[in-house]
Amino acid sequence: MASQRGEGETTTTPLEPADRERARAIPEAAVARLAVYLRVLSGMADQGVTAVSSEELSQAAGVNAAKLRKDLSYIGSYGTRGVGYDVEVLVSHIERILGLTRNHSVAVVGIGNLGHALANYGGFPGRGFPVTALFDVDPDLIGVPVGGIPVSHIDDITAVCLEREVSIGVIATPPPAAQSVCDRLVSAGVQCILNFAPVVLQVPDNVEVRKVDLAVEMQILSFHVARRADEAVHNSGGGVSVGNNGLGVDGMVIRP
Amino acid sequence: MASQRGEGETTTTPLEPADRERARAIPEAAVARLAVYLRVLSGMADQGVTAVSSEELSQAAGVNAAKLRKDLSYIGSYGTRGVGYDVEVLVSHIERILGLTRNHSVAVVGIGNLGHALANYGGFPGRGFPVTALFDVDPDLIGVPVGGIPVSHIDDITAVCLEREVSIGVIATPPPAAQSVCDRLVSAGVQCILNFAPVVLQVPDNVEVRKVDLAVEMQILSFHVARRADEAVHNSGGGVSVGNNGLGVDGMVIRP
DNA sequence: CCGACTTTGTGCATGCGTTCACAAGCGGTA
DNA sequence: TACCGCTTGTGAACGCATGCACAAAGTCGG
Repeated sequence: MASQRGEGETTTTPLEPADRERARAIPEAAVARLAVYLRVLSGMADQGVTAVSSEELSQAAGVNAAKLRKDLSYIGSYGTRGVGYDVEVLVSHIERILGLTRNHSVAVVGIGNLGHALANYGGFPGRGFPVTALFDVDPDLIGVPVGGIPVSHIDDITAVCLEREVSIGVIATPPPAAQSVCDRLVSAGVQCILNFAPVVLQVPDNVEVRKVDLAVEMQILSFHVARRADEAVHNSGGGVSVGNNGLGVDGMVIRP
Repeated sequence: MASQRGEGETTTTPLEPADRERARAIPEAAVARLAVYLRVLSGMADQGVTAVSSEELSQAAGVNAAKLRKDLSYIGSYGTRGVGYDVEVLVSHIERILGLTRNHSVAVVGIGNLGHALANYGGFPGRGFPVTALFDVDPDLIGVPVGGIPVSHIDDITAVCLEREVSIGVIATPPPAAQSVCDRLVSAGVQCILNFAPVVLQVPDNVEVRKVDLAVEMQILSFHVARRADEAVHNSGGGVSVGNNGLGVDGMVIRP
């Protein structure tokens, strides 16, 4: 499939055979955590930390130390027993496994409030996810630059996506438009979709979809509120202490 | 703990003892899916559908029919064998289990691009999650109404949250401010936090945190791109067909 | 009233992910 | 070189979630 898009492999570092078998076997849940480890490690590297133990890293990432070691073992044995891990080495190996050695061009569809936020979000370009295309149907928006990129009309999606080698499509449209947009992205050869619309997308097997559903997140929180309130009422009716955990309350807040 | 906040239970429907034991036993994964079922069912109800079978509902929700029935069985037996489920009945029971019979007041901290998007997002108020407070540090923003609500200063967070009975705090600040904001929310008695900042928050045990991490989502997609590209290269180098799944490509796109 | 058909609810087996516990391996030290 | 302490890497046990397959329970037609 990559071969369809001209010189797709220019910047890709091919995986070694041993890595390929490993990559196939990495549990989905572990992949998500590896991304978290990567961020923590990058932060450490920026602060000049060169070595780290599984215990330290696991605490910073908010997970069990044993789980962290198992997760890292999925990508190989790059630690030194009795010492720990070299931060730089770990960073580069996780980046390689996650496919971050290649840039992944991102297209955002639906330039409303959320689309604006995504287009302006600084976190993507710096980490290998440059936003290269924006789409909408509103005539007033077409051609207007948002975050430095002019908005294209949704009807040009196939041509633009192919031209700019878009590999990830982000759907930030209202729910009724989501499936249609999804179909167009798939037609344009996009195989990875991040969906913010509260809709269950139907896609072919060869397309990977990830969903971010704010309402669902809220409702899960709501469930826990209800469960706790109920437990509290039935257990003793007493007031549960609410105080903080001793962490300092000092910081400033800066607008994104 | 609810008893601490005056007349907290005014609109709450207390759970029956049988439901309480059930609620305790519902797997986390099932809770997330129940929220999805609820949305699908609500959409059906709006279109006048009154009854639905597990097969239909599961397809619309994108899950296995058996799994759907098991999920529903966690909240009770409200179907009719040989017929299916009554949409209204199912909606009301899921809402009750998820704690949606009570309104959950939401506070958004960090009124940048994302904060604006959240404050204006129409999906919350309609479904029992009214945004009642906004916070930032930027003097130019304080007092300015966003989505109909004036922005308060972060220093007033405790008073405002208590006054408006905020039960869910949303963190949409830059990473460096997230932990500090989190601590303040916790001090203000907020026990549920939805975190958009790419930071691992440290909280006491009695606080529930859910994380939405765009960079992590992107990197998971990147992993799958890399894995597939690699498989394709090593399997045969051939081009995988990309065509759509026969779904119509007809819709319009409207800006949120 | 009865029998055939449909669909739910669930016991059970399977597979995946997490956790434990410990052997293997490395650096430091005498 | 031989020993000691520390940390990694992983085999194995455990627990949770998923999917299957079927009994239970209801409707509908005659």
